[in-house]
Amino acid sequence: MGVTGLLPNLKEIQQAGTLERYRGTTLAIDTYGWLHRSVVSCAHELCMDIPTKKYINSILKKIEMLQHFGVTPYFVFDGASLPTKSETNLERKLKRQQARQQAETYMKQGNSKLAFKEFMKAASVTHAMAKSIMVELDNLGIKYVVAPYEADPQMVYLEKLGIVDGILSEDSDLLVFGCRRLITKLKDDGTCVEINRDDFVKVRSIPYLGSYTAEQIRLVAMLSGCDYTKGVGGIGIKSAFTLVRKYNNLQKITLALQSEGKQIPQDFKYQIDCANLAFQYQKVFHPESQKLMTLNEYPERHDLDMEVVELCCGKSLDNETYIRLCNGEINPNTHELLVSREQSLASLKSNSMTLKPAPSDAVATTANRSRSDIPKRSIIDMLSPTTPEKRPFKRPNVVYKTHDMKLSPTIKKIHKLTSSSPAEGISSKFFIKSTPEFDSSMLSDSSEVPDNSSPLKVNTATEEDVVTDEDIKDNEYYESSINSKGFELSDDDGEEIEESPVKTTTTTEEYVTRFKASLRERFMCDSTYAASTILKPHDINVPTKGPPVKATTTSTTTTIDIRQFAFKR
DNA sequence: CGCTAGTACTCAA
DNA sequence: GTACTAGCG
Repeated sequence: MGVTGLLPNLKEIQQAGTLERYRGTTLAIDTYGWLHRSVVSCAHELCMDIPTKKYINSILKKIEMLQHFGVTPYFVFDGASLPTKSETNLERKLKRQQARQQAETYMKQGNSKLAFKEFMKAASVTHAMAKSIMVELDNLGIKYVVAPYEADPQMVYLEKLGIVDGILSEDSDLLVFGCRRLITKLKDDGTCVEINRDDFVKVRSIPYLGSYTAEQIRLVAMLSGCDYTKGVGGIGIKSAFTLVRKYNNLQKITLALQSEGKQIPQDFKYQIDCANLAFQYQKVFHPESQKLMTLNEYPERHDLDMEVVELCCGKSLDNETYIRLCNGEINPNTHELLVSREQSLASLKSNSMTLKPAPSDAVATTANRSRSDIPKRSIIDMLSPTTPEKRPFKRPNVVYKTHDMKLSPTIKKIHKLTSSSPAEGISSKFFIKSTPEFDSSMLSDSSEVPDNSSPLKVNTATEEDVVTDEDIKDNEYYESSINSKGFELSDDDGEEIEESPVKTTTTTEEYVTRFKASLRERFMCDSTYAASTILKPHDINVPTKGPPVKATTTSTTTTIDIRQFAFKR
């Protein structure tokens, strides 16, 4: 999605060119972006679990192009979905399911044209597909990393470390994350467009763009709508920039908007706080030291509530898990062994034959299966959509409570809880004036390491309307607490959730409590969804005992998940 | 003038 | 998921 309207407004500084310009350099590849586009060519196959190599070939083609220009690609894959984004994911999944049903309806009616259109909407990029690409990358000796969570901060982190010299992606959010050199609109002929952060000063269509701090740009993105916030209705990128320049702090902006009669979402302040955390401190992986890190370091003296941070920026599981995850060995969400889609389907095919009288070619697969720790189940059992899986792997460091599948009444309760204070909204409780020990880095740019080192800051005082020190002093602050325990974390894939009462403490941490309640509400939405359906093909891979897939996609000696049949129905 | 929302397209034998 | 554009305030 990205920040809508940002790229068109940066037209003046978009440098058209070709990949030739990047000869000898290494570029981070937003792999899911490429995959998403290639999905179109095989949407039907993907939806119907039919083997295909079209999406793999389109990636290989792009790799050839990069290598033709002497560019070294560094592929970055998306990892686990952030808990706070489960709401969006839920909506998308529902829409895909609907499209898929619609597609099959059209198929039955013989309307293949409309059916394919729906298949296009229904197809999604799965981790198993990503694994297919990783297998190819292994063969080609091309480096890649699976982000612990989102690819965007991971790519910016690689750029920050100097591991890559730029980022190839269509996502304008990268600029909000702090990307310095964004290469977009790559065509098959190698032409592309570069957006350089250092050129922000030259943008005239957005006055004084160069003098906005990273924090202010985040606020602009959050006001106009980005991946983490829906934004305020009627406020696009232009108005957002103007508002931030004029008022600088959210409280004033909110008041101004409200006086104009603009409707501001009830939980907007939570969205903003969460987005602010996710933009700055999302979990990333250091590929050289093989360690889990954060995009930017936490401020030296901070009182961030780490529970909240874990929800917004991703969890800190044990490093071993992340080593496996970020090297593509396990499914980022379920942590089950990751098998490439095509290998899964090849095995699935031979497995299905075991149901028939003459399973001559299924011996290897059966043998393989017998020494795996997959529970023996009949295919009928596996088709049953109502049995939630018990996953055997352990997840240290996080305490899980038993889950309750019937959550809808509770959701309503939480809904009431979070919307019970309409009047105070954003204006009162959102930002609390800085307490003596509060580290203002949450919302001031003091934590913006990349920006402080930026030459942009030097020559910003030439214009009349720049943000003055006074404005910054007048900035808002976000208060957080370390000790308030409102709830506990649910597990990774959001398929389980615990019940725990939201404690409305009478302490000064009321804000945090509400914040958590809000997050929890979103979390629960997703869990309810997950509990009521198992149509998540990419999340239900059963671990195999076989070695990690290093061969080409043609090798067929691994067990697979027969439950994918369930998805077909 | 800017914003929104609807539509079209993403690949490729 | 993005690009483009007609039509709205």
